[in-house]
Amino acid sequence: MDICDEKCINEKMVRKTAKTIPQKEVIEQMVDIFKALGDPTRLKIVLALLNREHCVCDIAVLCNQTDSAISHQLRILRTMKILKNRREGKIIYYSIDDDHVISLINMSLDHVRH
Amino acid sequence: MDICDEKCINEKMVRKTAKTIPQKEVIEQMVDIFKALGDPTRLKIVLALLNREHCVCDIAVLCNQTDSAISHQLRILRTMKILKNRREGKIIYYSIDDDHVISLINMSLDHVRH
DNA sequence: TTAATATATGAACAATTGTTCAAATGAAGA
DNA sequence: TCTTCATTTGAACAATTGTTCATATATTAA
Repeated sequence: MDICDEKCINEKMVRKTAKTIPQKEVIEQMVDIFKALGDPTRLKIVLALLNREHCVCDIAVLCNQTDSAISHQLRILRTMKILKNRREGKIIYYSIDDDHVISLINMSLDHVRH
Repeated sequence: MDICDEKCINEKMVRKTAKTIPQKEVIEQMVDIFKALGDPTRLKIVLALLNREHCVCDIAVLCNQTDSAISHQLRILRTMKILKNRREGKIIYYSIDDDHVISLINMSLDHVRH
């Protein structure tokens, strides 16, 4: 870290705080989770699946979006291991695969509802 | 909601789940929080301020960014009432203004660290 | 095999977003 | 007052992102 003494920087405090900040990879993983839930379509998908598993085209109806748009978002959530899926013939059912995400959502619901 | 019977849609389940999904404004507010934390610079700012308050230019050093870039992000976090600030002469100190956000961050930390 | 249906994929487009740069505040000291 | 310094702001730019559309899989039934 490049600390220039001619500025207003409080070097001691910066060093102390710097030690408490998680490392890059950890921050990136946290960012990825928040990013995944930080889109109205994806959040709505996860909120819907809190109730029960659903097939792609039901999720599309619930989100007022095309099957294709939903499929793209489902892939993102699946890649992040937030959702899992199972096939039953032609139909693929998606459901939540991560309990931490449920806690995050409930906590943010609390926040919004004061 | 426009439900077409000629498709694979399971109308009953869709209706049931639809009732459990929070209303638009609530979803938007939840999205805003997740979006705010879903950026590496902003998350790092909040992580730094978990330790103690800091001035703008200390935060800039901690995040390896220009004062200007940090100031833009601080404004977003302040507008969202995630951060507050206080002035001491020329220097402005920022700190966390929302305990829910702390819980969200700790929960996502738990998640990343299994 | 062929047709029908559910889902997935790739490319293209529009919209949003984060950073940079230059310039503007606002406070303290000379 | 004028200067200095910490922070803020606005515009411009590049990068990222979500949706659309057309097409491709994959499964089932005929």
